[in-house]
Amino acid sequence: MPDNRKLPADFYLNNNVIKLAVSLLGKVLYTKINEQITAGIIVETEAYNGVTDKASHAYGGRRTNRTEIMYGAGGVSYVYLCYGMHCLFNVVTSGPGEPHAVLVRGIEPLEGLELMMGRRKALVHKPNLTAGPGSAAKALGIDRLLNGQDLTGDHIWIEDHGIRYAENQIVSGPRIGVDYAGEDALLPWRFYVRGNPYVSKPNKG
DNA sequence: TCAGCGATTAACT
DNA sequence: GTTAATCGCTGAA
Repeated sequence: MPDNRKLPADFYLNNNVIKLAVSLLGKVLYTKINEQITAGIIVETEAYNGVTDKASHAYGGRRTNRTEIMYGAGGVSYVYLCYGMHCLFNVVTSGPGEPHAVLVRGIEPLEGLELMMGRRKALVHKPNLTAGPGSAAKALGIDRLLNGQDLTGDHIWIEDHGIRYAENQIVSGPRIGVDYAGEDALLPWRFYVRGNPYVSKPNKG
């Protein structure tokens, strides 16, 4: 893998987290854990739009030890434990001060399939190996130790392999599992590749 | 200090 | 369709 496919730091500085969530579709997410590489094509994302988004951990400008990482410059990872058992991986975006983030909800395995199956304790390869945010993160070996990692570094990074989806292949819809966010839960800030089997839950179209 | 809960998943009925 | 698993974070006391 030539290093020049790795997305540069300024890719992540875009302040429009909605557009960035769309542009991450088709990009390839890599992890290198204990010298072992796994990678997958990002096929499902959700945008979390900073302080005005009731579904975001940073809503209302909330600044805690956990959310602090989102207030820095984009281009780092935000990993946190959800429901006491699942690590969810986000890409922090935008310039400093704007706590935007994109949740990666589904990947299509590209490298290290055996390794991913081992991490997921899967005997056969089924799409649910990497469909859904908890599953995708676990398959890639992402845990809270990767929180705050520089995405232009050597442990976790994203590459552009030239994969492009036609506009009509990209579907937007309401985000999953954010009912507590009131009307913000209805915003169409979930994006996924139409018909891709590694997309979680509702995949109509 | 501590009760309540969550950007979920898998295994049930 | 329903629910157990499971624990760090948050906000109130």
